[in-house]
Amino acid sequence: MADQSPKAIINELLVEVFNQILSIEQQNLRERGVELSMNEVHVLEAIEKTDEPTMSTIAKRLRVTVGTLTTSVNRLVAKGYCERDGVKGDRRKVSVGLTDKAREVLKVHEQFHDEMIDAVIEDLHLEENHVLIDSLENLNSYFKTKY
Amino acid sequence: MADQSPKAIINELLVEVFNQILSIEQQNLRERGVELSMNEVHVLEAIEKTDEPTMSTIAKRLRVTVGTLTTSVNRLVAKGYCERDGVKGDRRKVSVGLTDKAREVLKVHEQFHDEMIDAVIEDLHLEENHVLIDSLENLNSYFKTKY
DNA sequence: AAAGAATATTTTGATATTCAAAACAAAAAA
DNA sequence: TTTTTTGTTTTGAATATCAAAATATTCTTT
Repeated sequence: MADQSPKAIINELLVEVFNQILSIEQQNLRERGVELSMNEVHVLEAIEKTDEPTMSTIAKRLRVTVGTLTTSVNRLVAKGYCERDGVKGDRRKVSVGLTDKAREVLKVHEQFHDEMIDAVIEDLHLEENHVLIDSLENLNSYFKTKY
Repeated sequence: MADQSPKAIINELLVEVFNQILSIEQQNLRERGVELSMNEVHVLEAIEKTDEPTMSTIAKRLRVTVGTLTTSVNRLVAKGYCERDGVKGDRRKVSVGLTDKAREVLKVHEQFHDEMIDAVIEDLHLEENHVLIDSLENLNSYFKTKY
């Protein structure tokens, strides 16, 4: 490959990493005995991280329609990873919670992320971390403002 | 949220960016009049970037089974984005090529990537790019060696 | 050369993922 | 008390995915 600008290098690396990461995360879960798809794990993560986890708020976080989320949650409930509960004060709303089984899966997945981040910041000097953080924040706020 | 380590911040930003980017790319394509899914675009990209684009080599790059790729290519052929061709010298193999229509879509998508990378680089001094590049390379080689 | 093994692809059958639009239920507004 | 809005589920349809079976072709072995 010919002489490349930093921009072209960054683009290529981003694309490559992106295209790999989902299937690698999936593979990692399999190896650790988790029988869920990455998609299902992402739903669990979203439930965990959403403040008042109703169908609407979770779907918004995941950027899917509520109907899509319904089918995911149906399956996760059937498999014993989620529970539905009415929200008192508004009987239209449905609150979704995690079971202990789900929390264990998330712990396993988090460990993978830990190792991944260690790999990312490997060889970087501590004072350079802020540069990486700034880069990621730029990327993040670019999306936030633009979409 | 409480006091966070650089590691925790990097993790959170990475996750957030990752979870956003696919749906944002999808949205961007829609806005620009492309009626393909991101998945279909990724297949086109893989075809473009694979040296000898037969079903096997493309599937390997995409990390899907060849059967899966068959259905994707069937649809892309039906929609006029791909063409199948025999490989001379080995009649088992099938070469997949892009049509002009596909190349236009890829150009549109590439433009989005360009803007995205510009946004990342924005505010960073040029000499600091190596930090982002090094980080991405670390991540990349972590996956390469580990999987 | 004929038989058997290996390789490349497609087909089949099943499950998961997704959306838009319709149906329902409850709350809020008029 | 109607009407409208909000929150969720259901329905119907397209995509995405895999494993295993079926085909076709090439390579290997005898």
